[in-house]
Amino acid sequence: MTDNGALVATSRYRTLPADKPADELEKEVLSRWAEDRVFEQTQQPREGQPRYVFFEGPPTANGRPGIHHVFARTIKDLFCRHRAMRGFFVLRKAGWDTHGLPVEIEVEKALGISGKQDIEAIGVEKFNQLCRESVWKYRGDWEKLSERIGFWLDYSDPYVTYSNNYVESVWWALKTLYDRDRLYRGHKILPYCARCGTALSSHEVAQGYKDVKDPSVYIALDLAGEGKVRRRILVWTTTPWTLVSNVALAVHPDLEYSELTKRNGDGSENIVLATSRAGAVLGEDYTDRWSTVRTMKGAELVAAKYKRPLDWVELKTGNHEVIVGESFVSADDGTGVVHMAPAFGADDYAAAQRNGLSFVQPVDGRGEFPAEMPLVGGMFVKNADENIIAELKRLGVLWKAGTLEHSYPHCWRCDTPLLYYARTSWFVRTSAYKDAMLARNARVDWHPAEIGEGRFGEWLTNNIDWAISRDRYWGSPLPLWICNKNNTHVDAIGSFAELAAKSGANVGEGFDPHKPYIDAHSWACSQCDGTMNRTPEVIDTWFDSGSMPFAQWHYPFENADKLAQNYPADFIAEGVDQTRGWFYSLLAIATGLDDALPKNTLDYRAPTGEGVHTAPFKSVVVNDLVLDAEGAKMSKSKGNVVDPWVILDKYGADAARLFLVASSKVWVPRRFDEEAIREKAGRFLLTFKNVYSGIFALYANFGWEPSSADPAVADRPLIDRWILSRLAAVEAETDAALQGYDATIAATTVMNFFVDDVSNWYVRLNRQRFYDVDGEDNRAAFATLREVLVVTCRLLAPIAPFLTDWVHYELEGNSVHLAPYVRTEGKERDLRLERAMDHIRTLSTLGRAAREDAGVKVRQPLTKMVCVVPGTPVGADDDGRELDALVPLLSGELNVRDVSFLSSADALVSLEAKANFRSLGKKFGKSTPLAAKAIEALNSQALMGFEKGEPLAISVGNDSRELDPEDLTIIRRASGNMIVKEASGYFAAIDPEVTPELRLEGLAREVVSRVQRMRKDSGFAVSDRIRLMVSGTEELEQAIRAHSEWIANEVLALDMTVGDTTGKFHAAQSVDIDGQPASIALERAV
RNA sequence: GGGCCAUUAGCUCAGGUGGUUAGAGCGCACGCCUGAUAAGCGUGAGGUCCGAGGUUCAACUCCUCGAUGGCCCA
Repeated sequence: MTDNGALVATSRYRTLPADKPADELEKEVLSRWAEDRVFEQTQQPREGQPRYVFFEGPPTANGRPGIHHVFARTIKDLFCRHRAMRGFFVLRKAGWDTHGLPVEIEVEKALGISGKQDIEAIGVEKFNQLCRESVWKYRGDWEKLSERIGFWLDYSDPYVTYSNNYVESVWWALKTLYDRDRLYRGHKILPYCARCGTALSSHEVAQGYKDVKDPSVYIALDLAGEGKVRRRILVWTTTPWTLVSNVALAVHPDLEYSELTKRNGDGSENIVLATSRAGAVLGEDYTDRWSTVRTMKGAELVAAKYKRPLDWVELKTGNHEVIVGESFVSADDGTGVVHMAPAFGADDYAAAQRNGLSFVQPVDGRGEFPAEMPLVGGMFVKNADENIIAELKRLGVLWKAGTLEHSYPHCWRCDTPLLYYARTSWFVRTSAYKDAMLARNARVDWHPAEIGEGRFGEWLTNNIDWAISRDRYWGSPLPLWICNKNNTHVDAIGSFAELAAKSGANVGEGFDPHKPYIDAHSWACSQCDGTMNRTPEVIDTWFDSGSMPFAQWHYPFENADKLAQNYPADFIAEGVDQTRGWFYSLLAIATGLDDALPKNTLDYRAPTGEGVHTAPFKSVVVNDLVLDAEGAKMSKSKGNVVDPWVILDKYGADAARLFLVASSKVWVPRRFDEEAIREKAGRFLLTFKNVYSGIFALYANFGWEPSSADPAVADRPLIDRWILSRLAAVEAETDAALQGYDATIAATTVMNFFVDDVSNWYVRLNRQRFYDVDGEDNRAAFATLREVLVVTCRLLAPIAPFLTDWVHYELEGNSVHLAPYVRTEGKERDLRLERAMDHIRTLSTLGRAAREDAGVKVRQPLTKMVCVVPGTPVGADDDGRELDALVPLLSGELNVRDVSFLSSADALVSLEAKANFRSLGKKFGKSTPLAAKAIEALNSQALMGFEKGEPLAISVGNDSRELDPEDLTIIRRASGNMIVKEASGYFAAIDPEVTPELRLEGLAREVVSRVQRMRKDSGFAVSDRIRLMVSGTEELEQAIRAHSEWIANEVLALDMTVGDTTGKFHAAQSVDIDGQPASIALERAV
């Protein structure tokens, strides 16, 4: 404090009480953002500002957002914030995914109904109206959560996939594909959800694999033939219900099959199966019980007739009960004989086509057998397995039955097991342009890269056509009208105007392109006298979301300029579950549309050498799952789902965001528990607050503000220049990390810098420079720390946007989010200074360890410390000057009076050698123990020479041999009185001797420390003057007298009495000063 | 059955393109500091870097095979 009295604190900088809840602080920031319209300011492009294009993957608003959404949204937000601070214009248009099965199922649940019949009963008009409303059920939750976590998104003008404009753009895309022969009608076996009554696309199926137990049934079917021998062929299936529809068996023509007979039988009953499967089916020791009658190629079995297991269905046309040869038959499982039910398997269907087999489909759209069917009539097929197995047993065709656990696809929304089922469906011919998709994908910058190359690339390589039609109600209607006389007459409609022209419909006010209204439009066929009616299907909702790049702008009907400006995306980010979802649909649609979108042909080249990017997104960051604390997937059934609001209320969004981003790479699964948030994020934020509030703000309020009186950087102490140099380094590293989409490196770089360099080194060593505000040195410290804080706020702002903004506002008077991410000035590094400081810090660590060894506490001053820095002989060292200048820090830190350097540690240590018996054994054989003794007797000087490469020999008996380095291990021991510590070539040696003089000084320091604590305990202000009275042992009083001036100055004592304290003060305390009893009293001086 | 990821201290995780003695946080033990104080700091113990082979002067790192867990797909 100044000598002329106490300073008066102002409130130029607001302090942060340690107990101020994060929630409160963040809400304060939120309301300032709202008042100052900070986000809106970033949404206004400035003249000539480059764009950074971000696509928001639309969430479905009819489910509550969870903690994993906080994760994904943090990633989206932080890169957008960084690029905005970097000077780009980042438009952040919100979007909502509003169509599709999820919505319909919500409504079904709300109405207490299930299935298409129920919906038809209620009426599609009403049902779709309810869907339209249901979509917004949790919209408020989403917007509130996004706001609370600081995910900036413009919700004022979102794209909504059910809106007329959006649907019209989707129509345009579909018609464009149709015109290019990339949309076609096919009859295929598709995964089908009987509950939802619709087929699913491959990427929907991909969402729903579950491990289940299914029957594993082997049956033995009679082969037709003359002869007396009954020959039966073994067939395996995990879907007994399809046996009702069995029309054929398939074998592999090249596979070897065996006909076996029972060893203890009479040879009248034989079985046939693939030779390589016999062990698995009959038991590995089957040859004990079965002998081979003959073997044959599958081809020899082809065309043989057999008797099907169940004859409930009449087989009218086509071949049936015949064995066919098919190359898809494998010998990996089953019996090498596959049962064919053409309506219920893709392979079966293809085989039926090739072989002219019968086609029966005795299962309705609800997945139930017809009511009149025996035993299983009206049952859901999967529930009929048991009855069927029982019947097979009764009929004597069951060979053996068990269960098999395997993963089987289920409906990703309603969990019903899917059936493979023959359907007519509309497809996007993606397999026709697979290579183009692969080429575009190769240009995407994936984070992590292996998802793009591996998971996504594999998926593309095995691409099959995208089944996009859905036999449902709430979705974008398929804009295809088909002639009722000839279904090859098709009109594809690409706009509402086109529809009006065809049908005369009013497409203006009140027009709704959804079912059921759209189905009412019809017109005369232009090719015959039929009538064109709309095909009843709606489309896969993934087609909606994949259309967002252009549909969000109602392209091509308007906003061609906006699309050109906002396509393709520079950056998107979603969870790994979107690999086959949105990531795929974006790519599949953009590739299919090709030159119908701007800048989108495969050979498009950006004009200014930006590189070639013809995928709909240039960079994508994929985050993995958020797991619970035990590493288990969060699921409602387990009850381990984390409610984001609980976390936000307790720890705040900054802590949650920091934790999610900093704890490990975002693309590895993340364990989430509160303890980890406290450890990883809470601690750092506390340190940050402490430095700002407890050091900077608290003392700056005594009268420091930035001004021209602050010394220029070049005139500041070395340690200031050091921390500013480190700051510049961190600024560059962090910026580069975010440029490269590595948020984890960015976060940890700043956090480590702030904790290690700023808080634990710079601030700790310079604390006293902040206790006054007027001097050059004080001003330099404040100006330096202020710069460090401002820049740290900016570097961390994308990741932890709240606290950084709060502090930045105090320091700079404006929002950190409108500040530049990197400075244009102050970026100079001083590498020699940084290196020198590294030396000092290493030596400081060693010195502390040495003191620890010596058992002398830091408060006790010592005389001498000797140091060695590796590879840098004193004087020849580049960093020598810096190092010398930093020595006072070291002596202060370690409380030693004199620090000196040596060019080598030779003077500090003596070397000893330990024998390596393994190596010596080879040379000395049985005299090894003697050799070892000789080695251990080697003196230090000889060993030093040996280390430098001089030859060294030992004599054992008459034999003298030169030693190799592997023969011995050299150990260093401190020599003399010094306590020596070494690490990586650094040495710190401390003289532990405490002279009487040093002892007195140490005691004086103890007294100061004690008095300071009493001042504080008594509630005195920092600047209060006191009267002090101390008594104690003779030595103690001697120490106090010897250092009375210094003590008085340190504790602001106006006068000090040493000796008897009894009776003079009431508040005398008995204390222990380094083992000596003492009595101290103090009072405030008026 | 295939693809990808992970496996490093008691726990959670770092460890570009191989290179001295493998790090951090938490926890633990001991200690320090005491006007950032219901904070802070240091020192220490703790590791067959999942296993087995291989390449190399040198492997946590590269290759092969395997184990366990996760995700994705058949």
